[in-house]
Order: sequence, then C-alpha cells, then structure tokens
Amino acid sequence: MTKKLLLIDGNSLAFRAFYAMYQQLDRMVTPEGLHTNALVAFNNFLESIVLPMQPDFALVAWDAKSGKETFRGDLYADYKSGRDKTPVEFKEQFPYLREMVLAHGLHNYEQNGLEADDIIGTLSREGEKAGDDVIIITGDQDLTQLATDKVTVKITKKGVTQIEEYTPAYIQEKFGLTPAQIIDKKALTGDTSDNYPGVTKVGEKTALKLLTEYHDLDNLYAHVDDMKKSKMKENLIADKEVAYRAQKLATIITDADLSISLDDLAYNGPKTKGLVELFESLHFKSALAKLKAHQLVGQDDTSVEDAESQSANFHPVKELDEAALADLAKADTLAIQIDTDADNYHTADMLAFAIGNDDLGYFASRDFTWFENQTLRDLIENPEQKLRLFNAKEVWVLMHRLDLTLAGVDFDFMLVAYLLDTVGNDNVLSTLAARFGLYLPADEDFYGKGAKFFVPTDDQEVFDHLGHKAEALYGLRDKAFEELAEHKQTDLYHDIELPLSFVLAKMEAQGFAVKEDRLEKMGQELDEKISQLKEEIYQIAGEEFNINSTKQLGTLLFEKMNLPVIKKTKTGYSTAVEVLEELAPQAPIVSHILEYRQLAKIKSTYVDGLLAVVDQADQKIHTRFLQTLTQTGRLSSVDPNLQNIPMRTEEGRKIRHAFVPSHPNWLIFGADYSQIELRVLAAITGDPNMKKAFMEDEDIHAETARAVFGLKADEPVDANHRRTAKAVNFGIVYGISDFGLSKNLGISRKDAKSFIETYFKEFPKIHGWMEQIKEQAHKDGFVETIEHRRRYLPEINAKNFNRRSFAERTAMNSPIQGSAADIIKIAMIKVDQALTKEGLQAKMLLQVHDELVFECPKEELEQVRKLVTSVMDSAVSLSVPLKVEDHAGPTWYEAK
DNA sequence: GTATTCACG
DNA sequence: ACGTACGTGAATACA
Repeated sequence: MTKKLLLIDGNSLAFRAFYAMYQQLDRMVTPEGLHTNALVAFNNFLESIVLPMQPDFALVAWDAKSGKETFRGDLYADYKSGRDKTPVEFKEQFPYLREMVLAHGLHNYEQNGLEADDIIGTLSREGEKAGDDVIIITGDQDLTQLATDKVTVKITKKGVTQIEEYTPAYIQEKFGLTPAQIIDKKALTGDTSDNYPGVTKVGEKTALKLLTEYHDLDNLYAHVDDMKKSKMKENLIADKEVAYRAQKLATIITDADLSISLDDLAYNGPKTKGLVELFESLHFKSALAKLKAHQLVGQDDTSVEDAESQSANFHPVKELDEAALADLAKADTLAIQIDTDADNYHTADMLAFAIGNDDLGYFASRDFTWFENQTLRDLIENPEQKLRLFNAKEVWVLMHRLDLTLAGVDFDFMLVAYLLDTVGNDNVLSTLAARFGLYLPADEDFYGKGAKFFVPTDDQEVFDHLGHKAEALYGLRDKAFEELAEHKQTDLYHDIELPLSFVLAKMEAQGFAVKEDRLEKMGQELDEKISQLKEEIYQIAGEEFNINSTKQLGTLLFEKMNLPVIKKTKTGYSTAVEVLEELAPQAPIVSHILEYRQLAKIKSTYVDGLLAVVDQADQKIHTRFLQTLTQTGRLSSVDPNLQNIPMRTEEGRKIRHAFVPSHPNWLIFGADYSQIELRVLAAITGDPNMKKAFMEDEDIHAETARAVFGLKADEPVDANHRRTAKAVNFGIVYGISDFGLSKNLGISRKDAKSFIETYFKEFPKIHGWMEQIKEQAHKDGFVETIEHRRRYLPEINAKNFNRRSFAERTAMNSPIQGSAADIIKIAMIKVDQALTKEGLQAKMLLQVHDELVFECPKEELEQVRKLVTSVMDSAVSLSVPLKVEDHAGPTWYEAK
C-alpha cells in the first residue's frame, strides 16, 4: 500500500501561528510569564490538520538556528537581511514548539547550513522515489516549486487551520506556471522578503509574460539577442548574472546530505503522557480537558500509547432500582444530575437522570416515572438531604414540572464556578470541572449539537455519562467551597446567589400573562404602516430593494444618491440611527427609513417574537434569567428577553399593554431604584458633595450641573446644563473618557476634558476612588463589589492601549454596576421572604436591573407597595439612602 | 458563524 | 500616538 509522508515547514507555520493569534498575545501568558499564542495555534494545527491525516512518516523541519550560514548567505551577503527582528515573545516559544512536535508523535529536524525548505525538498524527492504520497504543509508559497503528481503542497491561508492545496494542475490554473517555472519567475523578479533582487524593472506581470513566451530562463537568455530593442531587453542582458544568482537562491535543494532517512520518521500517533505533561506545564486547560475527556469516552484507538485510564477512577454507574433507591433515601448527601435535550428547561424533554454518592455509588435511569415514586419524591423535597448539583434553578423548574419542590441544595457548582471566575465561565460542567483537574466528556461531544443532537441508543452509555457528571459534582464541592472561602465569597454564595436562584426559579415558573389578541392587533396595525412606508420608500428611491439590508441601503444612500458618508463599519457604510439622523435633513427618504426601521423592529422582535413564545397551556411567557452569565453580576434574560421590552418611544411602549396580571381584578405593580448606580458611587467613594445631594434628595443631575457650571445653590439650572451634567454622570459610571463624553454630547474633546476636570475638582473623592480602583486592578488583576463579587481583568496590564484602557474603564464600572446588582438581588430575596411571611398573594414576575415587577390583587396593592418599597430601600445599609419609586396599573404599560 | 442594528438598564 | 463610553439579547442579512 502507498505510504503517506508528511513534511511540515516548522518555521513558516510557527510564524503564521504567532501572528494568527497576535491580538491575543497579552492574554495568553502562563503564570511563569511565557507567551503561548503561537503554541496554542500550533497545537490547534497539529490537532485539526495533522492528526486526521494519519501519515506513516512525519517530520517537522526547522531552519538552522544560525540563519545566515547557509550556502545562500555565501552566495549573496544580504540574503534575508533587513528583516524585522524576531519578537522575543515569539522566540521564547521555540523550545516548547519542538517539545510539542515530539509529544504529538512527530519528529523534528534541522541541520546547519540548510533551511527548512531544503530539508523538505530533499525528503520529498526521497519519498517520491520510494513511491510514497508526499504532503508538504507550509505557509510559504515558494514551496509550490516542489509540487509533482506525487507531491502535494498545502499552504495555510488565514491562520493555520485553513489550507489550500497546490497540485501541479492547480498551480498551472492559478499562476499559469509549472512548478519549475516558479523558480524562474523568482529569478526574474527577485524576492523582497528574502531581500534579493532580480532583473531591474521586471515584476510579476513582465515575468509571467516572458515565461509564457520563452518557457524558462535558459531559453530566454538563449534568445535574448533576438528580442526587439527595448529598455527591458537591456535590463535583461545587464542583469543576467543577477537573474542566475536569484535562480540559485530561489531553488530549493532536493539533494542535500541529511543525517536522517525516511525510516527515521515513522509516525505512531500522539504520545498522551507527553502531551499531558506539556499541556500542564503550558497551562493549556482546554486542550488538557479535551485530551482527558477523549480518553474517558474511550474514543482512543491505537494512536494513543500508554493512555492512563482515568475512567477507572469513576464508580460504575448502575441502573436505578428499588433497593438502591431505598439506600439513597437514607443518605445525608447526594449528587444529582438531569440531562435534557435542549437549553430551555421550561419546554425541553428530560432525557435521563443520575443520583448517588461516593459511598453508595451512582445510579441512573431514563424512566422519569421514577419521580412518581414516593421515596424519590421525599428525597427531592427533603431539606435535610443535602444535594450537590449543577444549576439549581434549572433542576428546581424541572422538578416543578414533575410537581415537586426541590429543597436541600447545598452545592450548585454552576453558581460557585461563576462567582469564582466570571471570565472563564462558560456554564459547561465539563470545562468548569477541568479547572479543578477533573475531566469529563463535554455534552456537546457526547450528544452532538444542533441538527446532529443524538442520544446514544445504548442506555448504559447514557447512564455512564450522567453518573460521571453526578460523581464529579459530588467530588468538586469541598475544593470549590474552599476557593470560595479564599475569595471571601462564602456569604455571597449562601446568602445571595443560592437563595436567589430559587426566587428566580419561582418567577420563571410563574410567568407573565400576555394578551395575545392585543399583540395580534398591534401586529396588524404595524403591518399596514410598514407596507405603506415601504411603498413610499420605493417610490422615492425609484426602485425596490431590501430596506433591511444595510448593504443595499448603503448602496442607495451613498452611491446612487451620493449622500455624504458619515461613518464606516469594517464591511462598508454605516447606516446606524445616528448616521441616518444626521442625513435626514438632506433627503426625505431617510426619515421614512428611520420610521420603517423602528416599526419593523417592534413588529419582528416584539410582536412576532413574543407571540412565538407564549406558552399555549397558560397564555404566559416564561423567560429564563441567566444568573451566571454577565461579567458584572447582573442577570440577563433569554427566550425571550423580557429585560428589553420597549419603553423609550410611545410606539414601542405600547407593547407593554399586552403584559397583564394573570387574574381578573389584579394589577401590575412596579418598583424601581432611583439613581441606584450614582448612589452606590457616592457611597463607595464617600464623596461628601455627592452624598449631600442624595441625603437631601436633590435632583442629582441638576446638582451636578450646579457644581460643574459653578451655579449658586438656589440658582435655576437650565435644561442644557442639566443634560450635559447628566451625560457626565453617565460617563463617570461607565469609566469616563473625554473621547466618549465628547462623542455623546457632540462637543469637542477639549471641552469634554475640561468638564471632567471640573467634575473631579468638585467631587474629589470620586476622582481619588477612580485612581485607586485602577491601581488596585493593576496590582490584583481583579476588582470587587460591596458583596465581594469579583471580576478579573486579564487585560489590565496589556501592552495594547485599547485593551488596557478598556480594562481600566471596566475596573471603574464593574464595582458600581455590580454593587447595584448585589443590592437588588438582596432585595429580591427579602421581598420574596416578606411576601411569603405576610401571606400575600402577590407574585414577583420580573427583575429589570434596577426595577422589580409584580402582579397582585387590587386589595393587596397598598400593603404590597409599602412592603416592597421598604424592603428595597433598606436592602443594604449604605452611607447614602436608597430611593424607590413605584407605579401600578392594569397592565405593565401603566406600571412604570 | 459573523456583522450590523437596535431594544433595555 | 493610540481611538472607546458600561452591561445585555434578538432579528436580519450575507458569506
């Protein structure tokens, strides 16, 4: 059988790898200070390109370390000179690249006096002679000269994992040249990157023309005297020696004397132990996780030698039976895992569950009628039996669907992992467990994703998958709690996040009642207006086009109508609102487009979008709050997002008319914190001027205007001053920059800068805090909220100005936004407890960052109002009062 | 899958 | 000199 020989151009690929991930250079550093971007990309290359090839022989060729001492350097002193110095961040990765090659089961080779090309050239001819199929992988087009019917040259394009295949036929098609002519083309043109010249004034085009006519360099010079008189002819004759020197420089050696032969290059697959050690030393968490998980699933074949069988460390997983359940029912502590076939646990099908602990073992089943069994029901509802799981909120809702109330949760690994590190959190058990050195196959690998989702037909495989997850959860608890304690986050977890997850679960299960007919009627009215606008737009444009396409709209406005280009995106013209608003006075079509956009958005996202997710069983919308997603501690809301229902425009706000109480004679009640972020800022900075404004319950933006514009205490503040001051306050909360403020206010950067300076003079402690929090971030690498919620800022010390600046603004914003999030979370837990304690029927439905929405019987309104507002404004004790405003009405429209 | 736009706090 | 305001999710177009 034909053997496969793989030859890799190490230097050119490593170089590509380094620059492919150059943007991430600052982020990819080991604790020891080693940059790993090229290593990561090179590893991806080896895994995704080399591994699947399964060659019989494989070699990575490297340039000799002393680059100049090749015959090419002797031939031309300036060969490859004038190149930029190799960055140290790249150089330091070289030794590890070679180790990586070995660990992946390939061989390294380099030889004094030779470049990687020459090694590859020589071995490719040897392989060809031996009848092998030869594959060369490189980032350098020069190697295409080696292509033959048996030798394919693969060149990476864009990074190192996308590849273009060069066969002689493809080279002919693409360049119009044979592989040998590629050398002669360079003889004529020279090579700027290797810094040697060709014939004067001959470039790509001329060379191609000459080679088409004369085929090769020798033939060209044999006939050069017959050429018509021209400057080019003179140049060719004058530079004949230069051309032949360039030809030699460009020719890859194919008969070098190497101290290895093909037989030394046998490839037997990756060396698992070596890879594990390397990945550990390089802190390649995800590669390590993948590797170990791979072993666990048992997908390893002979290509992996001495695989340590980690799966032996897991208990066997048995099918649940009565006897086992009886034992489990007596246990104090258990881990539980339930798998579903989709993310949305309100509607997903439950696939299987596993339960157990290290003493009793792990048991699983695909039969959910087990949850009709009283022993299991009692276990789920018993607060004394401590459960360890992943995503308590999800499990609560799933149990709720089975008419059970989950109790006794002690350890929710998803919450804990989020609190420990929001940055690395992906809400996936397998990757989070890997951070603790515990390796599991990922659900995506086990089930597949999207259209390829498939539950293995072998139940035992499924039982193992779930059982191992349960066992991982059981084992992770102590170590994870220990880290929580080190972060001083134990209270944050026990007193805030864990109780909150049940409050949220109840809110989600409760749902928000929706009048579908109101949405439908709005939809019809919108449709009419939208088609009218569409007609008018087509009329003015003089043609029909897709108004939703920014590309087509851009062509119309900026090419056909020649309107001025205000802003560009990376793919073309920007047609965003601020651009269109600026253009509107110049062309009447633009205001029509703006109106069309607004209405189309309302129709598609809100009318159609919401109608599509109304639960037909109860005419309610059940969102999911993501509790472990945002970097600041806020919640987010999906499927649908009920935290961005329109409010700012009347047209959009009407959507809220469709959100109603779930019972007749009930009301929607909303309570929101007034200026919570600025109050938090005043409290944590302790700035006396800002605190005073809040303690005296002044209009904060007006007071800011007085301070910044030097007005007297009783002087009236004009609207413009107040607007400016408000923008400055916003800017302060976002981590101010003069650029951002100037853009927002449409003023010069100089003016913006002077506003900020005056602001900091008037509120000196705010300035002091801003400086201090940045310094702390630089020192610690993270910032914290009032409840010790932590946000790491991996780019706080980046060399790249943009990335570093962004991290610094984040350092200022996160403690403010995050502390506000802490406060409303505490309030939610307390409100929930108080409503229960008072025996009220009112239900909390939504949280929108600084606002809570309830439904309650009309008769309860006054009591609920007092209870909610008082709990909210006393949720935490700050040196600044919290203020709560409230509204009530028959629909959500009126309750804000 | 990425980019753009726009809805909210 | 650098060139961005902070935090989200969903719809649509387009490759």
